[in-house]
Amino acid sequence: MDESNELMRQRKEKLSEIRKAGINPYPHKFTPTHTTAVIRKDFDKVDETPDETHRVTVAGRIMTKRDHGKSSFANLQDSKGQIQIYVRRDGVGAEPYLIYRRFDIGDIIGVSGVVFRTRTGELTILVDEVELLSKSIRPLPEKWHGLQDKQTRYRQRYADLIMNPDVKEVFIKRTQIVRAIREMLDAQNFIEVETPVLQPIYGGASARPFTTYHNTLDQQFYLRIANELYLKRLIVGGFDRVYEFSRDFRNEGMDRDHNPEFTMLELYQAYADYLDIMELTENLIAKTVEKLHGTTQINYQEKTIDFTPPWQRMTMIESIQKHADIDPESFSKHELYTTVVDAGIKLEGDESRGEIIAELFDVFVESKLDQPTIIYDYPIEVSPFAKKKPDNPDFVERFEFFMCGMEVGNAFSELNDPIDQRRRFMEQASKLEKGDEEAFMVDEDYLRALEYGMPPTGGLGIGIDRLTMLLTDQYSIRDVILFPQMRPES
RNA sequence: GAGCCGUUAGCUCAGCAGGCAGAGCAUCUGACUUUUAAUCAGAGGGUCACAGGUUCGAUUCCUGUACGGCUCACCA
Repeated sequence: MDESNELMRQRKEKLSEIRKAGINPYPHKFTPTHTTAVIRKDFDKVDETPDETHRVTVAGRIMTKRDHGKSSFANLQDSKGQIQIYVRRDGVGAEPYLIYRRFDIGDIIGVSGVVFRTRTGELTILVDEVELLSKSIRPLPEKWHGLQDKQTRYRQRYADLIMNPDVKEVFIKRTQIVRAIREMLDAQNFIEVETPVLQPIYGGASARPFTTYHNTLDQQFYLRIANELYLKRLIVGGFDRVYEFSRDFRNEGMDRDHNPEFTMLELYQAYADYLDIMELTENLIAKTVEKLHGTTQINYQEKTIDFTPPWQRMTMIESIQKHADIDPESFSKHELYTTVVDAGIKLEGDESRGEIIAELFDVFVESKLDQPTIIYDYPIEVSPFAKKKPDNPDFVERFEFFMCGMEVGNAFSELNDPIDQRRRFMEQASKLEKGDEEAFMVDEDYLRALEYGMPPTGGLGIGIDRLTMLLTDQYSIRDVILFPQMRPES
């Protein structure tokens, strides 16, 4: 970390020269009057004649420097973009000019001057005052190729953000997506809440948890894999519409669409069922896309995706019939099993019929769902918190939606029958005992809440990272998470 | 967890059928008051990821390790 090379030695020398000249290289405060973006907007019409009424003060990082004897051009980058500055010895004075010439690419400076246009038409600040705001002692990547190395980009996201404006844009869009969803939910009288990250019993999803330990309580805790059960406790408590952007943690592999910590929006709406939630989902996402892009059709990795509601809807069985060209309903359990195994998937052998059907879906269908598609009616065995279909107890009122081959969300008519829920918990508990690391424990307190009575409720979870990938055309989840999980540097 | 690929200057990358380590940008010195990948003249900068092995000699070949990328498996 403390590697020293010639470039850094030179910069540290300049730093002490600057100090010796009586200049504080790290002053406390500076007050810009403009950002580069505002300058571009407000001074769009200026010509080549400097005019005192076009005076601005801006702060930013020196990104390029073109010194020419007694004058110098540089590009200053602030949070909104870049602007060229033109510093002349005659403009700032001989002493300050000499100091300015010692500044490096990467230094953060503040300048005052008037906006004009050079004879090549470039909007430029003719500077008469320069102040060093922060001396940079580590060289930035070069200007032309920038920072490419993915490892460095993810580990040193700060350098990535300095060098690659597109990256910053992605994260601004991520914020806009979250804000758009929040505004829409708020407008529909949903209440945003916060629930525990540290949970004594994990649940609400099938995943291996991270464990941690509370010293004072002398007890093991889990980082939440979902916040589902807490939000439904709040529905019991009389909040009819709640949501939370929940950072969840799952102790599993990492790849293009999995990071150990990720963000999920979960929402619950009392007196709604999964059909209502389907409609809510389509609208929520279509409107978010429209707010971000001005249209509901966007490109993702060369494919055009149309979010305009209503989306295609298929039951899980129908989707398998269509994409796998087999009819699970007419297959015996053994035939289903053989089909999956023949596709090269390892099974334990003790899977239930429903689990095998879900496996068929994963293997044959999921990757083919490019356009937004709602797959509904899931086998009960893979859906321990969803309500059974009134006419078929083997299936539940659950849907997931997919786009570009990725699962983006999951929803159901919430199971509110405490007796049935206890039975489902017991099944999970026995799986856990048999060594299924993704099964979970009985949550007695959650059952107690259901016993008080939970209204019929529809619930929804949306993977915010994946949604952001789609809406910002990013191939990897690492490109929509500022600090993706990495192994420690040696 | 498995397979394939990668790791060379601050950055982006060449190179090496095994024989003194290369370029561009960046940096330093000098010239230059409208340049914008500024230009011109000169200079410095390397544990070739790490550890072993083969060899007279390894950055290059072999083995292992670390980290990363892609694909697959698991998962959302």
